[in-house]
Amino acid sequence: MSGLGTKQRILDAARTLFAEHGFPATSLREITKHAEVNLAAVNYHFGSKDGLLKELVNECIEPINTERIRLLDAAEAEAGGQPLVMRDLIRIFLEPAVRELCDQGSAMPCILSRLHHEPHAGLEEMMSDILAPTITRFVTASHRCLPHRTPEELLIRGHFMIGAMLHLLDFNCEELVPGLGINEEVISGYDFRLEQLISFCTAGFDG
Amino acid sequence: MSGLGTKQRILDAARTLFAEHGFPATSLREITKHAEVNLAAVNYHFGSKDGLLKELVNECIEPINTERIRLLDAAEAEAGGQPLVMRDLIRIFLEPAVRELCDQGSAMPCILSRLHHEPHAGLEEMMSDILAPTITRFVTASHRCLPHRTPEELLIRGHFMIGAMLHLLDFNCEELVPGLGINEEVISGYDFRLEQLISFCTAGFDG
DNA sequence: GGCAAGTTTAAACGACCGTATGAATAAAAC
DNA sequence: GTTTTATTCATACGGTCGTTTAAACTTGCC
Repeated sequence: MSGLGTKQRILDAARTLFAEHGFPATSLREITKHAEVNLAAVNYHFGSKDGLLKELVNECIEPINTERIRLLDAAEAEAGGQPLVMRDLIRIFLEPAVRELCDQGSAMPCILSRLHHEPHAGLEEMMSDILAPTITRFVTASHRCLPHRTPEELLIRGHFMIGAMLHLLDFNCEELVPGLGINEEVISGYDFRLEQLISFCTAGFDG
Repeated sequence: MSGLGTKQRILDAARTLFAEHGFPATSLREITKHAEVNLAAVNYHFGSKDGLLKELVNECIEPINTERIRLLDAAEAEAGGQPLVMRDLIRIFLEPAVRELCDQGSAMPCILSRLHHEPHAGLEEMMSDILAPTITRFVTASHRCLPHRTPEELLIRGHFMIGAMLHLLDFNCEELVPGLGINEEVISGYDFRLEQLISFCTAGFDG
């Protein structure tokens, strides 16, 4: 935990510790100790503890949603006015998130899935600002795929998908129930998880 | 918030405030003030703040899982050795939770969906103790419904279902994205949500 | 009444929190 | 080399936290 700048060391330590103990239960003293920087450095670089969280989250989800929009634009351009295949649309939504989040370790998924359920002044607004365009695009596109579904059905199913995704990302294999003959290596695999999730959601939207 | 005993008033206040601000961000002073009882009453009746949470959670999820097991026993007895219909199995798992949690207001769903992602010493163990038999029974029964699926596929899909359910329970309609023509009354309906969730998961398990 | 067990009360404890300050240090500009 | 700017540092502030204590009060039993 050295060699990098102070700011980055704080972000790294915060990511780890927020994931481990949650945001409110993690003190700046723990973070700065873990990052081997001075306590006051957090307020110097991020203004406040909330500012630190905000930057951490933004740094993570902003590129994911940019990538989603980019893929959606490309797919729709290629389709040339035809509706997309639902499975492709779901993959566009899920893959950037699962890949990005899993690649950089398991810390951010823990944090994000908690933040989706936890109130934080200003942060919900920020996430909503980032996510809203994607959700609108997704619901609109899915409505073209599945015209027999009402917007309410599509939106609520979109939320089921988000819930399943978040649960997947934060899913810890240590909780495994014994006696079922589960192969841990299989169920931990990145590809296995993503493909299962895509299949589950694709079928779920249709059913 | 009076007329009931001190212990119950504390539980009620804690449920409300934990849901609103989260467990770590809620102080015992807020709780006891809201419940109009003395600060020390919490430690007298529950031993500690953690003890209060533990009792609150146990009081909520224990009857849900008892009911799930009861329904599963009844359904399997009625089937007389034949595999259950997947949709029925999913309903057995989801309906007690959705009904119980929605009936007693929206407070507990918020708390529970957070706890599923938040670490708490001893509490995870407690929840695991209560949930493990249900999960084992569910995976076993679903394997008989869908023998072509591997245990890993069934378990990970069971977790998708849990994720979707938790997200549904804690889903706040204020977050609705405008411009999609969503009817808020429809999407807020208890029956609509439950039936959509069951359909989504039933199809998801098959797909 | 008088004792006993259960419950509620006000007050205090030590610990830790997020934040602010001003001096010390390093880096950059001139 | 000196001045200016950016960063790091030790330290302190006011506040809130969960928990404890011991006295006061309530209730039911003899």
